[in-house]
Amino acid sequence: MTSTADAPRSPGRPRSIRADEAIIEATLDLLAEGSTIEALSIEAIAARAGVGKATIYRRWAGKDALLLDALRRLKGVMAQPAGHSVRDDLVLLVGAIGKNVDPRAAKIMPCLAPAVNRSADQFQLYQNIISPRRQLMREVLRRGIDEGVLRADIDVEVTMALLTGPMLIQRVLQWNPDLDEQTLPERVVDAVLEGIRAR
Amino acid sequence: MTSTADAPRSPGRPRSIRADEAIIEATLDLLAEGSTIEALSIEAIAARAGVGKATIYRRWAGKDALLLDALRRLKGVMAQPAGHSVRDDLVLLVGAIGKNVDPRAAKIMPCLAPAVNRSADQFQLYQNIISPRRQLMREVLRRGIDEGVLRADIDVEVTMALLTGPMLIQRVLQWNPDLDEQTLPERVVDAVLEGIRAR
DNA sequence: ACGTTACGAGTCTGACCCGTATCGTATTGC
DNA sequence: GCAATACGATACGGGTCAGACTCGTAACGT
Repeated sequence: MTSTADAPRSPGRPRSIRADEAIIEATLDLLAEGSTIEALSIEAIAARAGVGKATIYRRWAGKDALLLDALRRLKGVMAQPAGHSVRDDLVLLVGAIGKNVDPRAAKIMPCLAPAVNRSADQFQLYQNIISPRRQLMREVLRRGIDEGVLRADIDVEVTMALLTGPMLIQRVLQWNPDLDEQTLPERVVDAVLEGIRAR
Repeated sequence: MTSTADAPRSPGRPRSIRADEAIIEATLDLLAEGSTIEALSIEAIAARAGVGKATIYRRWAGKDALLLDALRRLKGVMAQPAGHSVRDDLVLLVGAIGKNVDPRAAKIMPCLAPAVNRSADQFQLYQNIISPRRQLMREVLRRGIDEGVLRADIDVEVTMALLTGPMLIQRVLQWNPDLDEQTLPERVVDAVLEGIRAR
């Protein structure tokens, strides 16, 4: 359990940290440029990273392991709601869906859709990325209920899907080309807040 | 413009309709079984269809053309709202999202997500499939407005995204594993109808 | 009967890729 | 200096696939 202390200090030349970084970056770059997950080849990654193939195989067992690591780095930083207005916080969170500090994330996400349904590992990875974001939105909704801004009887989980879904299908699937992505977060939040039934 | 009348009646053995059908079916089957679009090979399709490779190349220029044709057949029949209750019609339409007469459609759809963003053709194909469904939902919403069940000032396009998004991310991305897909349509429609703001 | 075209099956060339191994070189601890 | 391990580069055998081609056969019009 004391994994840090022992430091077996292996002899010989140590692994190059630059190579580590270059390999991960090359992987993400190629994905962002439009390569699909399985069209991605170790050889292409090695060439792009300026690295020998052996250097990759020395670190990862195969493409899957490398991808898992590479996507893990992509998580980035989550948006932080200000905590003043529930509406504004929701607009912020909805606007942050599919966005990331790393601009490559938006391009890569659609590629993950098929993988999520095929590999349990990748499904888990996907859930690991989004579940803290869901939690963040959940807390804002709970706060809204506590403050009396939102009704107490709403289904929080369904509400999150309501807020997230439209943004996600627009960003990932370009579901409706006529829908303006820029103003969508605001319009979605307000529509969910008010409902559509006549009263 | 009279494309049906001329009938040049080419000599020789006519193209086998059974082969046409078998090739399309094999393509859809392989996709539904989990093959991704680019992992799909002409050779595999030919083998599965019990057809020579040449028979495929005689009909389509390549994999892309074949795929376009195959996915076109997948459209299937749209759900038909009963027209009595706006709420029930919406529940029906939302429940039909990602469903199809062809059960393979649900498995195939996630694979299209990456393709939609890469090929203009596939994007167009995707839009051709979903835009009539959007139109159907739009008409139900307009009817609701006319009947006074829905407010007249709602944004119809955003409302459609609100209804469609949650169902689509759940079916395609398994966005939230804790969300029950069975009851989701009802819960989504009711949440959108009522809104979540306290009043 | 005969020319024409399609058929399933198979072959062939040229890509591309995986994963391993082997170069000569570089960087570490001892 | 020396063993150990890393590095980039490259070569290798084994595999899959695209497309074009070749068979012998089958189905059509005349």
